[in-house]
Amino acid sequence: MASVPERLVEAATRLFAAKGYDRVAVQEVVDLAGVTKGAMYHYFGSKDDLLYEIYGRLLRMQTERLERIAAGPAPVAERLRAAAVDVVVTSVDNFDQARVYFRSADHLAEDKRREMRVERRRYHERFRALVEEGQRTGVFRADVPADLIVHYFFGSVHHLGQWYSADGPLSAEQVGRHFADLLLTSLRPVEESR
Amino acid sequence: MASVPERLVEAATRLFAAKGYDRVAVQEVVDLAGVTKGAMYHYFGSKDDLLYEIYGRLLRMQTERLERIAAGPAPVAERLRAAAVDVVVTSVDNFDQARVYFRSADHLAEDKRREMRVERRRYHERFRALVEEGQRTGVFRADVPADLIVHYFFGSVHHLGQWYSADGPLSAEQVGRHFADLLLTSLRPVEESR
Amino acid sequence: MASVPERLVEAATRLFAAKGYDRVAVQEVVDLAGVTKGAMYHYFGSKDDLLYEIYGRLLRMQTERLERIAAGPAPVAERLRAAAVDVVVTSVDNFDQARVYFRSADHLAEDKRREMRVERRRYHERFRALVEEGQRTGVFRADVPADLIVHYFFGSVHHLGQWYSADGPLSAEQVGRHFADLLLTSLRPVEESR
Amino acid sequence: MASVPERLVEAATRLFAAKGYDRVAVQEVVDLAGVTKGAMYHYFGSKDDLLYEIYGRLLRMQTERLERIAAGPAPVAERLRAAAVDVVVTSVDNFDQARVYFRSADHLAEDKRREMRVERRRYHERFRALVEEGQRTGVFRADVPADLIVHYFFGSVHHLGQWYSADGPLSAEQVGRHFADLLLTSLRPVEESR
DNA sequence: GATGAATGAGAATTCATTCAT
DNA sequence: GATGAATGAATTCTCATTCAT
Repeated sequence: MASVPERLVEAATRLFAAKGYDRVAVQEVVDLAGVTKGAMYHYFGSKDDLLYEIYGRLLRMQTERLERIAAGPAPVAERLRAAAVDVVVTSVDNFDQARVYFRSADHLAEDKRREMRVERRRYHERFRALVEEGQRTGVFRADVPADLIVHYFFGSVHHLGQWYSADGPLSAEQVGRHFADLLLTSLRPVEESR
Repeated sequence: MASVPERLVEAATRLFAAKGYDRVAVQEVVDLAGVTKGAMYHYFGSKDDLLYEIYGRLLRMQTERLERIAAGPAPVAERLRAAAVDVVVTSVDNFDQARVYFRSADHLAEDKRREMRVERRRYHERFRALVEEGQRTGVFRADVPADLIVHYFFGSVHHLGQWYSADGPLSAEQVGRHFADLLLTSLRPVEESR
Repeated sequence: MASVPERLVEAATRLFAAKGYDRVAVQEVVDLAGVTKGAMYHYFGSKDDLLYEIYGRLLRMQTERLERIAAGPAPVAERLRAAAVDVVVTSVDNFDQARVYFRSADHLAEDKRREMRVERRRYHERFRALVEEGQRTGVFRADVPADLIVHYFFGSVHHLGQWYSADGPLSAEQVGRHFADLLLTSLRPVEESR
Repeated sequence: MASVPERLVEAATRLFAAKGYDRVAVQEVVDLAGVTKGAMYHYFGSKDDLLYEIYGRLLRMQTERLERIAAGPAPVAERLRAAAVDVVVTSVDNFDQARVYFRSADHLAEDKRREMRVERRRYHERFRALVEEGQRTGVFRADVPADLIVHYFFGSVHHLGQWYSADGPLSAEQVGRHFADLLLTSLRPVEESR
């Protein structure tokens, strides 16, 4: 069986995803993990820490992948497409983590929240840089602010948690491709579309 | 001064928007509204009812507007654009209500939740019908499922609550136009884009 | 029956005096008072507040009495004697309160502790002023610092909580007279004692 | 570096003196001592045992010294004076130990508490015997019960923990002399003071 | 209509102690 | 000798809701 902290994070992920951080009692988490409350507080300073852990894992993973993709040699449109597909696929592949991430953004206590915001901003900015690169080089339309485009797209990604189901008709890959396609299409330069 | 129930809804809206339903105590709501707990329970059966009220108001309003727009005489692309702009603008104009709506989706107790889901689905389906009409008539590309397109777009709208600020550089109208533009552009038929 | 907050303060006084603040559970207090925990937190913000209440009552009462005595017309030695007797008698008459006061000095949370220290210091200084008046006027010996004398005497008073019993051979009045006598005697000018 | 049990007693002394027995977690003690909890429970049966150890050391030391002083050849007044100075000086020289002793009197569990009370009583009685000897031989006034005098004086000594500071204007020796002086003066026979 | 005292179930967290290694 | 993971009971405090007035 997995280690105690691992089991705790898994249990917490499942429960937080399903009911939301505030609706989950520590007791439920430890029951599902099959340990006692004392054990949990041995490894995690607080309920908050569990959230932080879940939170951080996915964000770090996606940030790393984004950086690798963004730094690649392909044309910017291809890199943006790959990044868009990737964030959808990894969010769906780690669906519980992602749902916790998407909905419990502001349940962290002040200091950890600040820390997370910094990490999230880095992610946002890396993504925006891709958009801006395309705008600068004339590959993407420049009449829409890059920031707004990033928010626009990540809104769609975050919303996945509210409707996507693995039992539905679409695979993660398919959703990722559609999303990327919609994004890339909407960025096509205006004159080209005459 | 406004009526007691009105003041209560206003106070609840502000607080739920700022801290999330679960983080707001009934005591805080009545304090902000300047009434007592007894008064609140005189008008509302439960804390839940306050959420339901806030929730329902915005949804009903937006549904009505969507139906009026969708039933109009303009070409489908123009109706979709107008609907997209409208949902952004009304969400920003009623920002606290919208934020409550966006984030507290599943905090309602079972029966009211079901009822709300029905209303939301009607909204979703009305919007989807517009997309499908465009796809059927060849105005929009048909290689992306209409359902997915609606989720894609409403993800962006819901996300507004997490980044938009009236103090920022963009007005509600501007954001609405950009969002609508991105949506419409991404729906342009594939062959047209050669 | 007394009011709920009154009953709570009484119960808390008895228990804190007997076992010390840290050894008393809120549950014990409310059980003894015959109310529920909720009721207690309706009237008192915290367990701390109960302590603060007990604390403050005695201190305020003794401060008032000291000020009245000190401001009287009698010769300073008589006023000091009266003050000394009074603090012993009122401490014994309110023995549980006094014991809480004597032993739980530093169990208050920071801000209330500071406030209490200010009040206690005022008491101390008023008492010291009496000693200094006697020293200045040659009634008391001046070769011992007044501050030290006050600490010396109040040490004895505080210690009452550790040994005095109403069932013992001495009444409060008798102890008060003896204490005052020891104090006054020890303050007699040095030359007089040749 | 000192031995593990020694380090533990030192750490506990410092912490118990500063915050009171009940406010110190075993974890804090072992952290400060730089050992683990297991190590502590290897040497001490319980948290209580640490207190007992601290407690006992000072008490035994002061009892021994008192007995040596009391058994000396000097006149009783001089022996009492020496004893009074000594208890002040040794209390200040071992200030943390003394503060633990003064304030944590009744935090020991039942059996150890009883044992300690016996030792403390022996100390008290030895001191009282000195007073009584002086009263019998006419050196001290006899109109105040010897027991009360001992309580009176040890109240002052115990109170040291609440106000004395090595950074203040008075050395331990000076305080000891003043205290002894006040005590001896207050014991001067009544007729002598005419 | 409206009050606010009171309830009671449950929340997160702490902590001395044990025990397999 | 020593570790540190794990326990489990207890603790303070919160809060939506009820109800006599």
